[in-house]
Amino acid sequence: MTLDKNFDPAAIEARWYEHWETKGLFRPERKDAEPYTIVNPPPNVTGSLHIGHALDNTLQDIIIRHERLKGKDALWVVGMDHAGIATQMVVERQMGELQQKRTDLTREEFVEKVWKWKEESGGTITKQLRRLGCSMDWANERFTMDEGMNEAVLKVFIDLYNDGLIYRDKRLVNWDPALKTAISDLEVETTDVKGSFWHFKYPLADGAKLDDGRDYIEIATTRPETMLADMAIAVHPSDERYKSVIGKEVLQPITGRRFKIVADEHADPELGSGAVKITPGHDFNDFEVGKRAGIATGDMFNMLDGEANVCQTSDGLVPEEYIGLHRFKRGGIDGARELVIKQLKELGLLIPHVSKNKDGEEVEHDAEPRTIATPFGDRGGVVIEPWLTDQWYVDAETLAQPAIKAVREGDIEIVPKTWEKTWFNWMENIQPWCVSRQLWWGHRIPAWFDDDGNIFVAEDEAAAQKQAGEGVNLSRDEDVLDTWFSSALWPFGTLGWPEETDDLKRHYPNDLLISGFDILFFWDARMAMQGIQFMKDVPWKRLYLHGLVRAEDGSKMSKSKGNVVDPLGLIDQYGADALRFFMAAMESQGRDIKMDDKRVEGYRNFATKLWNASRFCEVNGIGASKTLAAPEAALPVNRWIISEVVETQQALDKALTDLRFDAAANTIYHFTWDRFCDWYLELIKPLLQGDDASAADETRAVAGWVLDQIIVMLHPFMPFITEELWHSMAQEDGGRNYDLIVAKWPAPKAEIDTVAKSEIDWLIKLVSEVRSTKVELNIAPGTKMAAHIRDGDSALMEKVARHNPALDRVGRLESISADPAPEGPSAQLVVDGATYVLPLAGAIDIDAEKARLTKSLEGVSKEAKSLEGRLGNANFVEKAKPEAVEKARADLADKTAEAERLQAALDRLG
RNA sequence: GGGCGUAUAGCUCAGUGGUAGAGCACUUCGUUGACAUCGAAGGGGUCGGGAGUUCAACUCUCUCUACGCCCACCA
Repeated sequence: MTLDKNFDPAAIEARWYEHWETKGLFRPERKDAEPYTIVNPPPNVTGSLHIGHALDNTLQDIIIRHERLKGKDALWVVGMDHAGIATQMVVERQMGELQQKRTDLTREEFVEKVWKWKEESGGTITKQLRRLGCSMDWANERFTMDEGMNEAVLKVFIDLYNDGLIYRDKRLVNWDPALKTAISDLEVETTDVKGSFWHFKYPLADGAKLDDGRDYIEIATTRPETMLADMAIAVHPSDERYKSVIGKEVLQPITGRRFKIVADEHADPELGSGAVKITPGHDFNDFEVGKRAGIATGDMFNMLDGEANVCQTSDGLVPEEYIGLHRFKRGGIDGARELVIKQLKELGLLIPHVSKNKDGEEVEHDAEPRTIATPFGDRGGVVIEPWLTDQWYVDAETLAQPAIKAVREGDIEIVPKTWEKTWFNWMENIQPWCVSRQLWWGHRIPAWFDDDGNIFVAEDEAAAQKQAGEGVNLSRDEDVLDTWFSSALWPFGTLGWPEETDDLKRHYPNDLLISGFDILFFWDARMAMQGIQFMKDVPWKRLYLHGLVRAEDGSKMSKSKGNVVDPLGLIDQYGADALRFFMAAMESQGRDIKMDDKRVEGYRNFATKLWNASRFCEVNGIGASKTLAAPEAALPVNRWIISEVVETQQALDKALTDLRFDAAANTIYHFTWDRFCDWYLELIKPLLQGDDASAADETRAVAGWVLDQIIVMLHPFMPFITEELWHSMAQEDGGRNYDLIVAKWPAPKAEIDTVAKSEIDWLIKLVSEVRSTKVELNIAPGTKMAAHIRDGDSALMEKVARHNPALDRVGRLESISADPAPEGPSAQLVVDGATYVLPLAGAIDIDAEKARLTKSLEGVSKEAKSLEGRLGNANFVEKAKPEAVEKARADLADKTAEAERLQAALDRLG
């Protein structure tokens, strides 16, 4: 015996992973095989494995191992993302600890430092993915900033620019004042925050008055500080209160700037006073209103610098005391907001908010409390400032059209289908994508400017110079591209594009993309847009979106809440196979997964169960299968289990094709435990130890074959234990000549044997019935009994004879005969149209037996009655499907007969 | 404001137009050499409320309620 009593995952996992990787088995040479391709969402180089990665990568590994076992040329592309902002932040933080800052270095020095960090500390996650058992093509590991990807990014940028799909534009962007870079709409997270709504008076200029006689106009704002850059007041064109002052001017109380009251639909008469201050340089709506009011973008005032400190506007009207103040209170120091409020209050221009306190007294406050949806940067964590700058934009609207069409026409199948609407909804309302970032780590934008601001986009400086002409002074754009710009090229950039490589031809489009729905817009949508634009074909034929792994209580895992579950801890505790199986079993389409350690433990137990079943086989001379096809078998129990394998394999293949990971996992789980371990291995025990050598030989051959099929079918889910068993089960035969990871998926070449199936079903039913009877009559389970059959035909008696040893050993029925039972107490079982009378040696608890039979009878009668009722309904017989009527009739006949037998048994008890 | 999802056994979740399943938890019994990380036998659900379609609804339609998510917006 070579297998230990208990399965210890830690003892084998690292060994097998290294074996697979060093032998190159993650991507065996299969030039003539049909390709199958998926690309891994490149994890951040700064990242470490979290539970979401564990889910995402387990699902991908299941698919790729399944396809590899089916003989495909299965390629799972892997690599890392340079993660511009995240990585730069990590390195800057490290420098900060040494009292250094990025700007102490030149750009080149800093970038070099980041590369050095990457070499030394980056890529933790690649080792962790190995612990999970992921069979990626590490031999060709990529990086979004490696040479090939750089080339792809360069070409994409230049081509899009030349096609007018990338352009430079001055407009408001989401500016992160902490990181001092622009970010895209997707990187902004809007959160409700408790804030204030201030009401102020803006005096009307030139002695103008409202119809009601007031010489000021009331405005309300949540951002008082931006009034230093106000350029208009907007009122609704149909608002009677203000019609007479449209076109008149107001005097901004702090800057003294004069500007007009304009009519614009944006102003909501219901909100505040109905008049709104317009600050085109610091608010997205105001920007649009300003443009409509005829203010040129270049003339819009900008009163904040890159860190959101107040700076002078181009008209020089911001008072000196404001310059350098932060936009709002920070670190206990008042900002521009607080100063504005203070000054206006002193000027008597603040309109207090009046509310009643709990005693019903009126109380004045500076402002009205209000919940404000506030934009935050997803990395920097500070409030985003809309800021007027020059940035590079991708014309996403144009690129989105073919991506919409691809899904609409089925070139891309989204699974689950409900996500299609989200895809369309986003794509159809897509905004220009801001792709420039004011960082140093990333793909530097290949654009050069001359002294007049003319732009030259080219592959290098020499080419740009050529465009600009000899002697023209050029300077390169300082900005880098959004990280997602490069990862959008992953499905073809990693395959050699822009070169026309064999890999590219063979593996594009990819067959499937698996990703969390949280990166649907960030990554998936952009891959679709870029893929179709540059490859003239979709990046993948199917897109599978899975949910989030949540904490046990259903909340989102987050470091701040401290409820993060570490997948590596679970691997240490239960083994990678158990964690993987958990992920698969819990992954039903369209639902998040709640973490449940008990369930992971359950799958560890499943692994142990399989391990022990293999030990049983080993000690009984059952070894590796000699054939791929099912062995020839004459015994019903063997023919039955072969049929069960065929059905299991069909169900498993279907589930995997349908991307129903839960169904796939459950299929193999229940076959292994319920069918193979609980019944088959029990039923064959007497055969293995019996006198009939040929029966024993046949059974050993079949059992070995079935165990092999289980090991192969389970391998995508539990790669480590199965590889271990694959080899250890063959030791007696001198070992396997190939590894399980590249073995062949089951091909039983066997029909489903309905005769054997019904025979074993009967056997299982009879044994189960005997067992439950004993429990209910308080008979010790081990007690051997004799059975006398009533109403049994010769076919039944032959069946009984065939299964005598199993009935004896598993059912504890030492004899079964057609002879009438002797007088005296007995238990009676009704199974499949025959009654089995079991004489009892001692006194029988007649009442218990009556109760048992009565309960059975009631159940059967109830079903029969319901069927009768249905069949008695003329509408049912006429309108229902004939099969349904037929089935109801057959069921009724069965139930009626069973009820009669049970009644007869009861009658015999007196 | 728009969109999506979820409500089934104590818990976490599958599921099908024809009288409901799994894992865990629970109860009782059990060490006959694969396995106590186990085996056997059980208990437990009017499938969120209401209406409709149908011979038949947990399953389809509508509606209500509760919870969750996404997008947009609220000066």
